[in-house]
Amino acid sequence: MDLNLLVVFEALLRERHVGRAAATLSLSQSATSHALGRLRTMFDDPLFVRHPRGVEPTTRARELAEPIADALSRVRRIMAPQPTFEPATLRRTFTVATHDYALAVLAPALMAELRAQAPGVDLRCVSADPVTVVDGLDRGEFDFALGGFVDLTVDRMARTVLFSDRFVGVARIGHPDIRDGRMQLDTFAALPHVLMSATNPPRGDVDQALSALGLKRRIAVTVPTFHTLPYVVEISDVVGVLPERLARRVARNLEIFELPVEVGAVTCSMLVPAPLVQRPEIVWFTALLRRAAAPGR
DNA sequence: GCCCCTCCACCAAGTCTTCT
DNA sequence: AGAAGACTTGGTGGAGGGGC
Repeated sequence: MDLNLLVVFEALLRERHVGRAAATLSLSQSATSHALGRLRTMFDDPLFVRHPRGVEPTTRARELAEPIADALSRVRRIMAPQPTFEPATLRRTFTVATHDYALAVLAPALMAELRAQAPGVDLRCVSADPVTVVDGLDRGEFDFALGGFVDLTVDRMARTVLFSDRFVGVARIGHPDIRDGRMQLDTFAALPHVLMSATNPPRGDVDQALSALGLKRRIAVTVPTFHTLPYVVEISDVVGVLPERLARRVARNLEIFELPVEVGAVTCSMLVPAPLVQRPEIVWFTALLRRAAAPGR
């Protein structure tokens, strides 16, 4: 099938005159007449019959008019150059599956960048359940997800590591067991702890590190988010463990101390469905998040 | 006389086939 | 595999014929 013939059909239908249709197509009258002949063969119908002032479409041509116009419109949309991406004029809402830690670290710098670069962009943050986050991304419920996703290896998702953070201990100001920003290992293990764990049963990297040293701590309180942890710590002698960037942001009424055990770093990644990763708005937002995640922001 | 169709000869570009 | 020639397709302008 020669799609150019549909363009000839469209011109003939519009002009009702082979010569004028030829002129609008920058073809000769002869070439347009040949094209009409091929159209007649293709559709097995005269399509346009002679008339004192040109040609008139047949019933079949009238029936074909709308579907052909629709087909050409679709092709033209496909071939049209993509509009350039302009954050300043972009008006849309990004839905982000995330948790309070990533937001606490990224939100201040991110919001400042958004207000400056893209005032028409809104953020809708929803809770990131590690179990269902990939399904949500697949279904288009979220534009992307922010979080650790340590155990997640899904080929159809593109992962960008935004930042990593070490863990520090937090305790109430004036806690008797902190000296020069440090705490003895046996004291740390003996004190009651508050643990942030979104999983059930709760688990923490600190427990694994203590276990490797033959020690065990008592979890006195478990909280579901990092942000609730300081409220428990500041009114008692229990101690807690937080990522350092979060601790310095939210634990203003707390004392921060070096952990007496080696605990691995926590990383925050951005998860996007792989087919969407080259989209201009995703490329732009990824760069925005990387700047927001830069140390010192 | 105007308009369209058909035929002719020719050209350019792309495709297919054959040969080395 | 690549070169070369044959073939196909779709374009051109010009001429001639038929319908209105």
